[in-house]
Amino acid sequence: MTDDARYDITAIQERWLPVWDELAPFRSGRPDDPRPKKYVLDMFPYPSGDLHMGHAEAYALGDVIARYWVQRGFNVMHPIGWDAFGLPAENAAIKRGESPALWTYDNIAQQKSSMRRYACSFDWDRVLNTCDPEYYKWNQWFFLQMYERGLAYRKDSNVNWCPECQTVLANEQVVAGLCERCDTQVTKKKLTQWYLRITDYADRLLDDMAQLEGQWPEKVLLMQRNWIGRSTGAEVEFVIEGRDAPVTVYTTRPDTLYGATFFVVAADSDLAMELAMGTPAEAEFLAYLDTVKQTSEMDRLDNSRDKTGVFLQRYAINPVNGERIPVWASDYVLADYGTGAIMAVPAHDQRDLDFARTFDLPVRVVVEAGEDPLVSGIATADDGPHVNSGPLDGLDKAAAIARILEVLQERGTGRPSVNYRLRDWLISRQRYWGTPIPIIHCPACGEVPVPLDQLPVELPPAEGLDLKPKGASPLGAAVAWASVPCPTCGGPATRDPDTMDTFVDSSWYYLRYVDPHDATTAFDPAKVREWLPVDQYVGGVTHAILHLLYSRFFTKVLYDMGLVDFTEPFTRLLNQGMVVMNGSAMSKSRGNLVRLSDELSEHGVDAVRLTMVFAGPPEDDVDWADVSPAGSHKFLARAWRLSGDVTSPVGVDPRTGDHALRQATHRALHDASLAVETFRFNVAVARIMELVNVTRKAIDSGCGPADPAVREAVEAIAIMLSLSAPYTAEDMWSRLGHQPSVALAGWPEVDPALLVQDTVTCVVQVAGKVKDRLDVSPDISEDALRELALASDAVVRAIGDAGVKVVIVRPPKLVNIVPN
RNA sequence: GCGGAAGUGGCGAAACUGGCAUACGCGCCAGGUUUAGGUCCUGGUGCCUUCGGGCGUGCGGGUUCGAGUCCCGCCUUCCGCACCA
Repeated sequence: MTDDARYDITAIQERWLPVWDELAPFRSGRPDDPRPKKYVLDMFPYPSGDLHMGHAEAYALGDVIARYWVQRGFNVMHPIGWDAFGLPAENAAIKRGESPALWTYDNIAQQKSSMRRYACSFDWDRVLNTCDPEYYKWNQWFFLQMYERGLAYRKDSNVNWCPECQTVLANEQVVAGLCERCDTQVTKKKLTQWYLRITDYADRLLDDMAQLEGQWPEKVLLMQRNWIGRSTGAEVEFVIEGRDAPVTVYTTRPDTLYGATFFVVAADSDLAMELAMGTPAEAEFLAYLDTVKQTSEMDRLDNSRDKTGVFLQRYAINPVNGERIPVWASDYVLADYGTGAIMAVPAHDQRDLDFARTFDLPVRVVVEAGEDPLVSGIATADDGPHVNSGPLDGLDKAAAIARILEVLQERGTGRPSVNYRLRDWLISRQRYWGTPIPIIHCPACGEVPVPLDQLPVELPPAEGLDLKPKGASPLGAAVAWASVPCPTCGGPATRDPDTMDTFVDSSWYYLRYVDPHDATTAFDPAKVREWLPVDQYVGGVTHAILHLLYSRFFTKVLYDMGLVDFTEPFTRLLNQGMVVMNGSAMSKSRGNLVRLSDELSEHGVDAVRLTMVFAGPPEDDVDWADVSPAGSHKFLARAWRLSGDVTSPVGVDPRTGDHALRQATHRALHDASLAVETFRFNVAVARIMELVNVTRKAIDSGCGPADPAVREAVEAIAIMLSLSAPYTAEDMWSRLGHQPSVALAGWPEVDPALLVQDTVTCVVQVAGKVKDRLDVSPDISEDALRELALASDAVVRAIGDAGVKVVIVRPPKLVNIVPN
């Protein structure tokens, strides 16, 4: 073998990288670019070290999409940046004693150079880092805009606290009672914290999902719907004996009001404390509250554990029948859902029934639906005629709900109501490496926003600060930084010491890419109109709720501010799976870590990329143990070798070439286009492989290497391969006599005439079993096909002397003969 | 417990509106060319078979001329939520 005929991927990589740097084929900022625009976005990475296998998969997939649309003639904006604030930087910094900034920027530099080598089609003129003051200045600006609109506020509440990270967490960041980041058991802490009023947008976050239907994975929409958790019901007011104001409860079953036999308030609520104080139950309650507070989130979430509670020695009055029912405090009622108090209807709510059985409280059936709950121990939630319910007797659920709401509203003791599971977004964090909250606390004036012309409030240098987590933000200890005159009265005041949740940074970064270095504004609305919303977003399903919900919320706020003219930021979403090894997530401790850099040097960039793309559907996990980068390399070498066999000149007219090969080429182009557009990238690769096989045969034992159809086929292969194997494709393109870059060659136009098959294989079945195959013209008539099929020897033999009952004819592909 | 998705060769996986099940690849087997080779090329590869054929898409039913695909009931796996009144 001559040197020229050897596929040396390392040399090929060396050859083309500098050429691409020079050419910058994916620059999207030219103002006079006439191509239609498209915005393809990959979720930006957290710079925790070098790129890993997961990045390699995600960016390989995103790149196929971005490069495809470039080939189809679009001006594609495909930017990248870094989600650069966050705890790992800080923890690493504490461990090594260097500054979080240094650690972060080092990692960014490393990832950036890896991405260049990995041949990601990013527009390198648009890079942003969220930890740059020129970026986080606008986090602060947005925060103040929201503050002005009442969407950012501070409140005292029982919040999620991660003892390991030593900071509070948003609800979304607690997974099954554990910290999303470090898997530590989360505890509760009473703290004053900053919130964004995402609950104001709950309905729009739900309703606008109609725009995303069919464009986003159904799974993500479902998860968001469940997370928001809208429920409709009623508020009902109960008078409490010895208390002036009535207490409101929320219920989804106001029709069961006559079945309320007791009343429960959340043990950790202010109301419980108030109701217990001064009663004979006070001591017992305080002791109970103590044990409740010590129960971890984990144990609390175990709903099989026994119900606990304390009778507060007080009574509530049922507003519809005047009945006196006992008031209990328990931890099975949540303080921060609804009103923190419920009417208990044990016959028709399992939790209430469990409680009633534990404490021997009465159970009254008010809906006839199967067995008596008191006997069976199973509450009946089904529909049925109401009983023991005064005016509701005989009505079904829907009618009873309507009727009782009328009654309650007439008396002014109740009304329809909607509740959400979604809570406001807690955004303050007691850590250093984040965006400082731009508020100044003044003993005289209270909360004072930092004046806009003083933004950004920059982080003080980490040097000299003790970053070790100790429950309060390290920024508070930066006295020189924190002590400022009050912007309003000039008196001594202090900066808010907390920093923002990093999900604030990622809630709007996709807007910043239109001009990441704009010093005058977060983003230019005119440029945003040109590029946004994002046409195609690509990222992991881990962000199904967190990042995607927050971004949707931000977009709606910006819409209300008149800064954007769309209400959903991401038109289409693709969730890629994970890369695992032998069935489980890769990790050093499991000993199944595969290093991306090892794979790249062993198999080459293209083989790794192709393996990711070919492994299966993009949303499925790739098990590295099941796939074959060596096989991909072998295939690429086969494809590459074709480019050395072509002997016809550049620009030769393919129309005089071999017809069958041309048909194969155009069929492959057609199928691959369709597959890419529907995210079936693995199928697209399979079609290219088929064409490579067919072309090989044509050269060796068919029309021969000089046939113009061979050049057409190999050029098509190079262009199709450029989506997932850019180095190999570029080298093929060059060997075919073209100038770089193949990335801009343009997707060959498919000739529909070449998609029409000359003959079709018609399957002839007898009683549904295939007995014969006929080569027929694709436009054969039904009658002719029937005759042909019935004349078939195999068919005659199969039917024997049974005789024919029915003949189903579906020209041109199928005949089914049903014998008697 | 509630909600959702998925079960196809030894393996990763294909199959548009119901119409040739297993494309493409990995692995394996055989042969060939080189031979230092893990290179390259060709062919084979669902199961059973008395070589006629029979059986095959988790299991059991159903609809249909025809079901991987549609309907009903199970089983298994994965994911999400988890005392949300």
